[in-house]
Amino acid sequence: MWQAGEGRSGWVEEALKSAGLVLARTAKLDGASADRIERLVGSVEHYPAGTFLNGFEGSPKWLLSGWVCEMRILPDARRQIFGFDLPGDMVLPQSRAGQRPCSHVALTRIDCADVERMLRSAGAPEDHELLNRAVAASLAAAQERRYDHIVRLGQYSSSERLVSLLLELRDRLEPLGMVAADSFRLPLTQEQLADTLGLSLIHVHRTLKALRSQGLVEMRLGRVTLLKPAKLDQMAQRGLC
Amino acid sequence: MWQAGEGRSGWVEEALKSAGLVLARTAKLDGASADRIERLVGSVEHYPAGTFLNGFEGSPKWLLSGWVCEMRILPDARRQIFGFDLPGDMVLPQSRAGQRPCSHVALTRIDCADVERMLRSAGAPEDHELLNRAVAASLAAAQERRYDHIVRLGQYSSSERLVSLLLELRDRLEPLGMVAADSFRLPLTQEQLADTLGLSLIHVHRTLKALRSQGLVEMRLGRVTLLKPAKLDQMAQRGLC
DNA sequence: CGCGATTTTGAGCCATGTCAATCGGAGTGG
DNA sequence: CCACTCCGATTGACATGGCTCAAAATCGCG
Repeated sequence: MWQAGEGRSGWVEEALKSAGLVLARTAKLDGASADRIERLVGSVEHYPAGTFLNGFEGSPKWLLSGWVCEMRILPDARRQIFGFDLPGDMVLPQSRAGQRPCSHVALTRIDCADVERMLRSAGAPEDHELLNRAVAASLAAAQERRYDHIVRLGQYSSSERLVSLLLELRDRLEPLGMVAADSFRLPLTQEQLADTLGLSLIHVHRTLKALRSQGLVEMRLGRVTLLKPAKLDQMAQRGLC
Repeated sequence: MWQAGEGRSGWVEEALKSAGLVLARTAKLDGASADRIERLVGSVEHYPAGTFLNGFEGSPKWLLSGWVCEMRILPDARRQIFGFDLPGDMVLPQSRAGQRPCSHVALTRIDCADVERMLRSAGAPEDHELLNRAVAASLAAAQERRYDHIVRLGQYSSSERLVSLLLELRDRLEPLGMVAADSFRLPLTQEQLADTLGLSLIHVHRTLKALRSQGLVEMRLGRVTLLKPAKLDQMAQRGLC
């Protein structure tokens, strides 16, 4: 089901670095602390796109590269995506006993580190505390985003929904160095966007087309470019309280 | 701004008892543990309907009676209600520094106990642990409900939204002894329901009217009665994952 | 080159939103 | 006790955003 890689090739270093950057930002760690956490990563686990990350019960994974989504499938096959985990985020497959929580699914090939293993290999108690703080901060940030998502679904029009999601993703990918000139890879199909935004596939497409024809965004080959970020910002009603 | 009552009149005992019941259920405490927490309640704070509960920063309140909602107001006056806190729930006014979180507002007159004060007056370390566990469990349950709410807003039709909300509230009020024969007080205006469900006031009214005309619910004078709970259950797609 | 997945288009319908007005009850002041 | 006001519930007419169905075009890949 998965393989653990031992050596650290170039891309692992790369992934670690970007993951450390997010950690530094969300958990408000200084660079040295983030470095210390990076060093705790022992072996890296790899999973193919489509992997269900449940059943891990308990131990969070530190996502080093790739995208994961949280979603729920309804009995009648409707599907709701709650949000996305990006490199540097902690993924907590919280399948709480018998409840109806959400599944975590890898949207791309992913690389991650098991936090429990990192805790075990951590020597100094500061490392433990640092890691725990990082996990807590990452989950708190995800929680915060869930409020935004509720507002998106409850109050925003289709274009506001789409634009605000794109802006959220840009803002999260930026510190990872994965955004160049408001352009970034977006490994999501229009159907997945629809399931995220509570719209039909077809309407997502139409909305996208409208944005494109207004010269606001460009979107092709799994890559988006925000052409008029200021205008988009304003469209998305990014209201502080 | 608020008054602290000292003596425990009958209704305080009443409120304590129902709050203890919720605690026992959500935090999975046995009766004795819930009793111990009840005894920690020192003075009870009272706030009128409409009070904004922010600015309490940090210390949760244990809600003993009344309803509180979490909401966000957008710059253009749109409003989204994230959920409700009922007696027995912990209210955490998490106004995290400058972010755009949510405000907690009392929908009715409320009575609550300050958890920090309870911690201070707690003698035994078990009491501390018990209280912390209760707070964590209550917040976890609220979090769980937020997932449900995202599905409601993203996937459900207007009648599914309305019905699933009513069922959620019934299920939460039931252990408090506040539901008799699927009938309970609902201190919400149609406008507040609309802001919760991401619908317009008028459409909430229409949907309600339809449910009424089908003999599924009755709703007047701030009181709802679910006439055909089984049918409603089925309507609400209460799908386990 | 052919196949499945994804994107794109068009036509038509329905759910939901907007606007405008009325109605009823609760409180308030005279 | 009445007139007034405010708030919430109610109703109707109408507009439209977003959905469904159906089909074609395109892309990615073996």
